[in-house]
Amino acid sequence: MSDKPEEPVNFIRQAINADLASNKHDKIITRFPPEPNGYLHIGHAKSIWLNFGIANDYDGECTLRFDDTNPIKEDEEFVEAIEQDVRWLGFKWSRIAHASDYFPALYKFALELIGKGLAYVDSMDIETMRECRGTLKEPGKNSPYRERSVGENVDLFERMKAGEFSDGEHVLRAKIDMQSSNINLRDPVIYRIRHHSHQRTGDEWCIYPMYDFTHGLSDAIEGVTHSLCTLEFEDHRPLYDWFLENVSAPCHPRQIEFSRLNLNYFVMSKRMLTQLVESGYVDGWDDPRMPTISGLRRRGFTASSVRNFIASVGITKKANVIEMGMLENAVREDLDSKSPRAMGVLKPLKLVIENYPEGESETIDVANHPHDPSMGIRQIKLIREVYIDRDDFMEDPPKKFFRLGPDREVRLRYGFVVHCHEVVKDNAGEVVELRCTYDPNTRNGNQPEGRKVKGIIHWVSAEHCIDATIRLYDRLFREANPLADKNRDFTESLNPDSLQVLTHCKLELSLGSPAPDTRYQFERLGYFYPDNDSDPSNLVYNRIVTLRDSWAKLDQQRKP
RNA sequence: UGGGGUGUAGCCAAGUGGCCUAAGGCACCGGAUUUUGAUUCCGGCAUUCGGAGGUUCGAAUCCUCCCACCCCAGCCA
Repeated sequence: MSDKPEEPVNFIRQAINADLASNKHDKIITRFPPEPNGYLHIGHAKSIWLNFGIANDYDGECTLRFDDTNPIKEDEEFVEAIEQDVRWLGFKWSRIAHASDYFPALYKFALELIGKGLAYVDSMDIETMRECRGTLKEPGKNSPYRERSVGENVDLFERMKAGEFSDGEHVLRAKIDMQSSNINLRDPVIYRIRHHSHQRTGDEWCIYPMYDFTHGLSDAIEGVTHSLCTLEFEDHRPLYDWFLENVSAPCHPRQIEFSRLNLNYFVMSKRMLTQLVESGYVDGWDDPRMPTISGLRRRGFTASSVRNFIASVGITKKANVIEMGMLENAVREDLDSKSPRAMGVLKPLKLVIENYPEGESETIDVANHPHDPSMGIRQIKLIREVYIDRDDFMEDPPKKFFRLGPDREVRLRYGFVVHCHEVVKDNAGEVVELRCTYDPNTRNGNQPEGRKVKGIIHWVSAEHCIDATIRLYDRLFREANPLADKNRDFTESLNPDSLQVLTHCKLELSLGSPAPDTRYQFERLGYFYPDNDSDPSNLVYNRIVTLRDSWAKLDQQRKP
């Protein structure tokens, strides 16, 4: 995985380098620990890139570990999707593990804590416990059950495991400090009763360990050297360390936190993405408008563009919101060199070349890439009737519009210059056809005696083309920060025009049977990729991203 | 004075006391080349590092105070 020759030395790599230099470790082990309760999004890609990338560069190992400690929220569907996404991003795990693999070991650690008088069974109800926790500014109060004897705690805990109690009747808590200014240290719950079968362990357990207890100990069991997580776990670190210090853990991994990835015009919380999917605002987790890995993949993003994007954004502890333009730049940069070019007309407008003989045609050799001859050439046909894009014609063009209009001329890309002398309209006043003449002296790029034709437009032969459906995507949300207004649900700032479906688009023949795993540049329009729904009888292309478009920019500035 | 963090251009981000009158990328603004208004190429874009003091021959980097923003009160992860 070396898209970038030199990896940026972020602060985490600096810490690892120091740990290596001091001989604290001779092998680096990391892990990527998703909870299988949703699909992975581009924020996860940052963590994946970090953890797997480090393991890779340091000749270490990275485990894919499912943090499956809450059977109520988790599902096997997500496990498979996560594995697929990590693989697609181009990373290989050293092994797959599940926190649930460690349930027996974790249970023993809990018993060890109880034995040391460092954990107790609490029998308060949930509300009382909340009241006793105190607030951010006031200390908590000790539970009346806090001083139960070791024997009683062991007995109760074993009976919790044996299923003698119902959900919520008891919990196991670490005995730390109810006065701590760090709320995480106020006797956190480490086991709760949940009579719910687990996707992997079935009904073997009815008590499940909590995240804080499970995570660090799982890291230790796996010999993780550096446990990299996001900023919100920063004040869990004292607890992470406490468990490792108070139990006979095989090693003590170092937790280091970095900031999450945020993209403007998106939401990145699993809860909200789940809501978009479940409420039908989008077409599933892999909807091409979603910031999920599967959505980006379906839309046509390449794995390397996603990796390059993450690399370009960097790893720090600073809260950040990255502009969409960064991601778009990453795909364009990646696709420019690898995408074959082709012509496609999105909104067809018929153009008849009156002085071109009916029944005749010419075949033009066209390079598949302007700068890469190794991509070869193809042949396209030019005849009397062609389709051009409606956007390339204006009846009353503004200054600087280089394209076609009444009594104007333009070059048909790879072909000759045509002059529009008549605009045909239907009864409703809609332009339905353009009557033109062509100049034979302008073939092969010829520009006779100082005649400069600035406009060049794409086209497709009316007889040598295929119909296709094209889906254009725009930002999912109208506002850069859909969560800015706390009084409004984020779904209210959804962009109603985020998906535009165009049918009966006309594509040149070469696009009728797209090469596998190939993104095409439709000249002047953008990069396109066949959608999952596409088949030879019903072609569907997704627009991944437009090309940079300085005309569109000018046009925008002109309008408001 | 609950605790934990973060503050370098519109957005990311290097920088770890002297080569910093602060890299690089995105965005933006020029201009050149171009049968994609694409690509490519050249040039511009922080005398200043949240603010104020201080230490020092010398500070974005050290100290003090202040300010702003983010996270934490699940038997979620």
